[in-house]
Amino acid sequence: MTTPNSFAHNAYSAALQSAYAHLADGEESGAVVNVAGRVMLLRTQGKLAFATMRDSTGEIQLFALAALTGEFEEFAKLHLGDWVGITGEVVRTKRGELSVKVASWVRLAEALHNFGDKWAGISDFDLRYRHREADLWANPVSRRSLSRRSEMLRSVRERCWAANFMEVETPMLNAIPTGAAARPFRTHHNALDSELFLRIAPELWLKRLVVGGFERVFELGRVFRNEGLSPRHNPEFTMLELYAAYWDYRDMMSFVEELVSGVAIDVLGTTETEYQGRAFSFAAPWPRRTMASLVSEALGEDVSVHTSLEHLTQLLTERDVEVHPSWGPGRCLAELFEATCEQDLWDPVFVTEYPVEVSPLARRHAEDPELTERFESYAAGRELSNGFSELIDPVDQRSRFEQQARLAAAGDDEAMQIDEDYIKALEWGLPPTAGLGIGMDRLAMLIADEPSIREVIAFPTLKPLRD
RNA sequence: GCGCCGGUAGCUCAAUUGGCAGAGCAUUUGACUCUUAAUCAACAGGUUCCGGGUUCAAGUCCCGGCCGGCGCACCA
Repeated sequence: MTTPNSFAHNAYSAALQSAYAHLADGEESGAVVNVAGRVMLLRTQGKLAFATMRDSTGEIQLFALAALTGEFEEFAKLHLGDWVGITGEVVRTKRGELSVKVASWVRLAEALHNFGDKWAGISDFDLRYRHREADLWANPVSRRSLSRRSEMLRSVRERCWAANFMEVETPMLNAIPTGAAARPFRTHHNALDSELFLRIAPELWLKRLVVGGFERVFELGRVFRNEGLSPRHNPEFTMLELYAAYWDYRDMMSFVEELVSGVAIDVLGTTETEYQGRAFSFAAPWPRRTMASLVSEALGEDVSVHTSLEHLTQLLTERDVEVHPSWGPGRCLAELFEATCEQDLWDPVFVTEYPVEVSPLARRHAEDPELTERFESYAAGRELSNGFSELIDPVDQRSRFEQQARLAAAGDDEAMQIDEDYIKALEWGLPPTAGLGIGMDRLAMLIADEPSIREVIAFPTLKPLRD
């Protein structure tokens, strides 16, 4: 089958629907347009045929008549899913449907597979994820969710640019995977004959750019973590990381709540929405609660990073959390938080004052050296963002890395490695700086009201098919 | 990685206690000059995910494998 290499397209369905909304039933506009799209439905009726055609903006009816339409017999045999280019007059049928009355037409592509039941669509997860192209045609919710993700990314960029942040790119292939606690993917560079890792975070590179004098930078990009899959985890996911010189973590919290609530307004038009059937509000400001106060509230007794290790261990054991011998009070407090509080945080909230033990890159708190100026925001029971006043002291940074190295030696395969280049960068002087990471996929889940991360990733990671 | 659940026509789904594998849509053919998931008629469409086993008889029961969903673990 031969099809043309191009089509002189000049009109979109949504624009026609609004431009000719005034057209009365049975009225003809006199305007001839070239539209193109996919045949979604076809209703033939003897010497008439009606098709519903969809393009990227919406749908419009095609109205073909044996007396007018060229190659009418062939038009009436189009397959659902075929791409067509149409030339014809914009009219409204007697029954009130805005239509393009087909004078001439051409098939632009043939669909050799169908797009599922025309009423039920495609629901099989395997088929939807492995062939998203079919899912997108069959299921309007899939189109809406991925569109919202795109609008979210646009809004995030525009708001970062508006706040004078500069978009930068840093290496994805790293000799040392660092900037977060996670297992990496390994690869190998042939010419250099060296082992490389896909990045688990761009954090250290971005701070080196701040050392270099770029006072506000952000990177919106993919990171890779060799961890399990779940409705909330994909091995590759998109993160916004952002650094601002002269800010501390409080300034960054203000920025985060403004950014996220602003994105909700840009995409949804409101901060008041629903997530999975339950009311959810993006509205700023978000409450700021210290980790110790939340855990104390949940336990009904005052605990903190200064509570004895023995007592914290006992509290964890009572909750069936296995305590690793390398854990100190800080790690225990963080584990208690996860066990007792995390899943109950619904509307966005900042959890602050993380123990230094679980925050190897964060600056010590001005009032308590066992704590850091760090926050994480939680929404719908899961972590949404992570940020802190950055540790700028190269001596302290080295000792933190050494602590991580001890954890690694004790069997923690997600502990960070010592990055000498990064320490040297700090020795050139990092000004007081606050940093932020936000998981874009999880934000997209909230904005699109989707229960699974796979629904907001066009092509989620799946197990390859084998015999 | 572990547990629970699922996989039947291209798609969406039925199939009673283990007893002839079905429907709608799509496809094919025919009818129809204002349809809206058009309607009507007819034809065709199957390795019941794969491989073993039990049985007179397996979509159904048992064992192993593949893929998916959810939960746990890991993590964001």
